[in-house]
Amino acid sequence: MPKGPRFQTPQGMHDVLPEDQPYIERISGVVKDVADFYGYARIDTPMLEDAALFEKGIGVTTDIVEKQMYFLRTKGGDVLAMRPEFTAGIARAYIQHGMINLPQPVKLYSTGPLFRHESPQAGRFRQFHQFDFEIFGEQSPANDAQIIQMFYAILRELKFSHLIIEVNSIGDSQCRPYYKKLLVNYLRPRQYSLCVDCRRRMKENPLRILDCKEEKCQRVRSQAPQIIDSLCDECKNHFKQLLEFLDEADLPYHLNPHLVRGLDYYTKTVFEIFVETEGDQGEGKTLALAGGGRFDTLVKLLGGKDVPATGAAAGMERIVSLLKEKQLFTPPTPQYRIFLAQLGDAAKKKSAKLLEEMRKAKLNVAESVGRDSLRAQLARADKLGAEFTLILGQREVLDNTIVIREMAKGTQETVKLEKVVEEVRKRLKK
RNA sequence: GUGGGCGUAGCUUAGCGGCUAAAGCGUCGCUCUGUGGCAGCGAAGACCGCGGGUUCGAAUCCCGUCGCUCACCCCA
Repeated sequence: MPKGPRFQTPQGMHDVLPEDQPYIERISGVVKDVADFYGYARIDTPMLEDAALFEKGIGVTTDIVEKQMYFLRTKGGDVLAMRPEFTAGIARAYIQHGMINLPQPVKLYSTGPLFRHESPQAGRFRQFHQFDFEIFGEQSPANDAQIIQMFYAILRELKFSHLIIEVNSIGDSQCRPYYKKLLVNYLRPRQYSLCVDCRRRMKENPLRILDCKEEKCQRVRSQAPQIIDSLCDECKNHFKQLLEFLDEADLPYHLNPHLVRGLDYYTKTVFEIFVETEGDQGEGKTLALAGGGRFDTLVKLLGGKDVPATGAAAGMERIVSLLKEKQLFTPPTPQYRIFLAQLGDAAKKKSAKLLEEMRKAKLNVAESVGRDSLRAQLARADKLGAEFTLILGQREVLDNTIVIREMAKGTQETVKLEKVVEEVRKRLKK
């Protein structure tokens, strides 16, 4: 044994232990069902991409790229980055594989690990998992609405209630520059009432000031011009139609004129889905479970054709921890209704073949073949909640029989070994 | 990146300057050599997160560090 501290997971990274797997499987199952229904095909892109892909796609001044990406240099000198989100990689794949030649829209989904180097906190990790849906090739707000509807549906399917959808439009290259000017003009005389970060954002990304959590910034922004009032006709129309779709679908949304999101590539629609949680003192808090929006310029920016797109993602860990906290899902304990116990070398050897027979007959049988004493094996059978234990001992091997013990009653019966599958089936039906 | 709380068996915790670091749960075994649940007995399992300091003596006090956690920031 080497000296020094024992190895453990790096900061912000965690093992998904066996007892947590059912939660992940449950979420993945719902995601797949919804994806299949709405015609989304699965895509898996590499966890490493050219770092420039994210710098260009997400934006160099965003927090994600500025301080949260993991970089690594290959022996050839290329700079790669661990993906901090899905969209840029999927857009890259769309371009690389000529998906523009497929019937549009191209609907894709993905799930997997993402990496952001930031300080861990409740429901936030450095390696975390998301599921992500994207639609390429159509500009219709119906697509934005479908994405929102799907995420809402997935969360509802997972039994979440008190969900709130917040939507906003942040315009496009037509109207946003104009709004930015308006906003900066409003903010400039008030900049000394803003926090340090926001003063920096004035130059780089003034829209971000709108969702700053600092109280003083919130005071300033409350009187600020709102982007919806500055949208060009096209964006205004798009937004209006989106809201009509949401109304028709009975989705509970409300407008949040301050929602802008942390990535540069968004155009027009942005949204987040929140859930209400009870804090320790019973005060209501909301937690973002999913977020996304339209990104009509990203594909072109990454070197493809001018392809509009929209999409969103949600975080698995956060959902898992809420499923537990709100007890919305109870992992099924693995059901072994039958247990095979053996005694003696001959029986132990024979049980391997018998187990394989049971497997082929699709009977779920537990065993403890490493153990010798029948007592220990019955104890295990009991612990596993088996209804029947098959006992194969020296005597039975000689007679070509097997004992079926009904655990609850403690009664047992000897049957012919070749009939065991049939006999077990008969008893399980009752 | 900033600040608060916490690190003792697999888990939950006790011990808070002085015997061999303790208990419950869990694990394994025995009582019961081919019959489970209950009970009794026993065993294994702890570099007391790591490093340094103070002290005759440190799990206990001090400093540093790593990790967890909560809040801020940001977001999923």
